[in-house]
Amino acid sequence: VLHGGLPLGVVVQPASGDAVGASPPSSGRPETPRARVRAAVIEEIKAAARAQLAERGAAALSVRHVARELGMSSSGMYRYFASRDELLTALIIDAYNDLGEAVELAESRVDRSELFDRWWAAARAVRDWAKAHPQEYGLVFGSPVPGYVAPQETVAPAARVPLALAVILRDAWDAGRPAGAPTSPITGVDLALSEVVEPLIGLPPDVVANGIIAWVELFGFVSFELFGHLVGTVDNGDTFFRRVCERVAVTIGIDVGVPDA
Amino acid sequence: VLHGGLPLGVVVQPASGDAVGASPPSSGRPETPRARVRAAVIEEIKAAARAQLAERGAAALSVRHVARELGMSSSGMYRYFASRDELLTALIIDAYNDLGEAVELAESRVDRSELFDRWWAAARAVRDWAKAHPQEYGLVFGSPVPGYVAPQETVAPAARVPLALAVILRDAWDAGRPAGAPTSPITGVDLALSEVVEPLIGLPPDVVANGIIAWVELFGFVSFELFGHLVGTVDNGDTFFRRVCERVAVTIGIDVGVPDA
DNA sequence: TGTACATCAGTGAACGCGCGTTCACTGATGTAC
DNA sequence: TGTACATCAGTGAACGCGCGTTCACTGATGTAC
Repeated sequence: VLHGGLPLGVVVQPASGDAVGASPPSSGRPETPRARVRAAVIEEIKAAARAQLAERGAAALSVRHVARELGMSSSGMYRYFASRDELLTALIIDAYNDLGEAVELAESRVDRSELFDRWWAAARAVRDWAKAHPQEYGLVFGSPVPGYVAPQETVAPAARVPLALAVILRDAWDAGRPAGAPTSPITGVDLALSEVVEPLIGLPPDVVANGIIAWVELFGFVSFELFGHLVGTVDNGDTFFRRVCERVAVTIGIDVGVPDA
Repeated sequence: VLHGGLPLGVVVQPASGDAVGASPPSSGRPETPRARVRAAVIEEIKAAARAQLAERGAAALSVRHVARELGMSSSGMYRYFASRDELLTALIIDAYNDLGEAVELAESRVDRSELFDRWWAAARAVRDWAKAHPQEYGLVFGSPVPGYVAPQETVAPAARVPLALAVILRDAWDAGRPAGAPTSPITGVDLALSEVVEPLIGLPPDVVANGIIAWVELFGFVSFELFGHLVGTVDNGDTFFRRVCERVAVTIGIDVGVPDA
């Protein structure tokens, strides 16, 4: 697609259920030895592709180059991925999952009742992961490639971080808003939450909207910092990020500990 | 650079003062007829390049393709731009300037004393411009190309929007914070404002920090929306954007009119 | 355990393509006197 | 106003390259009986 001349907005491929690179129909780990080897090779390919992504960016990712790196013929790659696009999609899904896992893990290690610490752990995990995997972050949160439309399989992995944040938001709501940190209401917005973000069901729309703002602000900061737009503006990104998170916490009705005003 | 194999972080070209595509040393409009024609051709080239950007994305922008579109030989292009990279840089600078101009114009049309309306006009101009020029926006605010380092000539155009926002922030400060909308202080952050953002000099660091947050949130929202991450979450982007802006206004000490809480 | 067959992984050559950039050149446009 | 020369715009052929993808193939690994 990067080379093709498709106009903006053209769908590339729906889901292609029995595609080449896909694992056997249902889940679980591979049963037969052959399937296990196959899965291992796929991992090897993706790892090499990720390395190239980091070095040269998504636009320069090439099937031939990956094959070379692995000492494989370029045609051999097609036993594992039906096209360059499919390989890219696999990387996108992995990126979402990897980020989601990092966030879930970091957040899960915090005492359930420490709402700010949970939010802070999640936010920091996003930022840390982004800094550790800048190209993968850019692949997912950077400018989209015209003509490429994320296939359906992307949706669930993409929802992991929002979902984790949603749970925090809900717990904060259930715990009751702390005094002295009022959430200002947002009204007149139609929220169309996909069924993926269940925890939010039942919350007042303005609370949900505040949650979305928090989500946008978190990723807005991380993107701006990672993409170099804060250079020459903020010296100590770490401290600034902490302050931003404290700020946002108040927005979603979480007490920071350090009182505001 | 997109095709080359440069590792991350390699500087491509400093400034190349007397480059091919550059106009005569000092400013002003072209004097000789030849220079005028030349400038017109450069504009034609950039326009065609922009069209391709919109259709196929930055990665697929090709000197040969642009030349073809213009009925010119590909080698002829090199009379105007020394390389593909130089053409891309010109597009980046144009994008910054175009966006900056749009914001300045929109903001300048509002009564100086209507602080919220000024902020709102500027914010809306950013969003509108981004939607009208998605690929150019992505070129500038999307994931950076590894190996490409923005040359010095980029800095001033890039500062136009922050500058416009800074003026609003300063005017808000000079007007005194309205009662009932306290700005919560941010401390412990080292701000290293480049000399470009003069209006902020003299403001308390926490006010400046709040301004930066506003800036990040504005672009964070626009990027998220444009890059498709709000799909399935927010239905009415217009209304939501308005609410976000009202929110942010309070953060930077601007009274919205509709009281909060 | 042993044979016969089917499945799969991987190869190497080839197709056709578009790319960035260089180079020696031809005319047209400007400049100096 | 007219000539001689320098500058510039633009051409066409060529260089060398890497790309995605296909195809007929060879062995190795698995499966059925």
